[in-house]
Amino acid sequence: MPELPEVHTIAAALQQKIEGRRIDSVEILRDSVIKNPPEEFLLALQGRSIQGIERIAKYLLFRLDSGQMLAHLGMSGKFVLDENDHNDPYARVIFHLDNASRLIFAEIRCFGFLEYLKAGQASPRLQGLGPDALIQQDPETLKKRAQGRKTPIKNLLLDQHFLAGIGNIYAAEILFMAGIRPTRPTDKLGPKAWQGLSESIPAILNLALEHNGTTISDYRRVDEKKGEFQNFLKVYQRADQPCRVCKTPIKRIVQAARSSFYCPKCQR
DNA sequence: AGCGGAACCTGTCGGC
DNA sequence: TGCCGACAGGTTCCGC
Repeated sequence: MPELPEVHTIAAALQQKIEGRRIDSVEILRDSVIKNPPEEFLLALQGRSIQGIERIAKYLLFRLDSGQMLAHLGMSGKFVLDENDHNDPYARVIFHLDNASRLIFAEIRCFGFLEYLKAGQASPRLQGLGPDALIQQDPETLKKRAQGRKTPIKNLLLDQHFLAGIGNIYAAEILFMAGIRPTRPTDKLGPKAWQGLSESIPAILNLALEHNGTTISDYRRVDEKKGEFQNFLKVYQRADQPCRVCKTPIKRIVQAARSSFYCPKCQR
């Protein structure tokens, strides 16, 4: 579910709401979402105070007074701050905070996870990530980073080692904005295409961020509100519907086992 | 090395 | 109504 704009929206809300809070106790309702041995995780987290929260690619890093907690929301994960003590059937881990509120990590599909890292311990998951996709890169820089790659450009955009933060929704929207067909081999892109990508990547992500991300089905903000960028999607999940620019029906194809959507007329 | 596909897990929806 | 397959925002592993 959550790509860069969604994770960023969540990080901003968490910064505002729980920075400085102390974790009184932790309940693990599903062991498999914890990367550490459960007892070790409980022991490490209980009594810690949350000093800061940052987004790294699609990950959330909670800086604690001792060590840190890395979180990934997988496909359907969310963090909900619950002041009303309601029950989420997909709650997997519950953090009881010192102001009597509860931070709930809920994840339907359990692809997401939490991992405690000791001070100074680096997670291998964060190694080799490309530059954050929100930061604009020069066309030349992009081209250089893509050197030697022959994979379709859509697949390259999903490669977190190329740029970090783009997922399936925004890859489609970025390529529509840049007028590039998702099947174009990376090594066949010309200067105009790289220029287009240099602009459309941060443009789409920032636009989505302004609208608090995209809610297709599961994504929710910390206060459980939906994002709004789904109302502005041009191609994603719009197969057979008319292109908003030229009325040509949007096509759906499968690349690397994932859906791609594009306008066969606007994207070449 | 780079690439595509399967696997991980759970739910929903459409067709027969 | 019920079953089955396809599909869903991500990452990692495996084989070619």
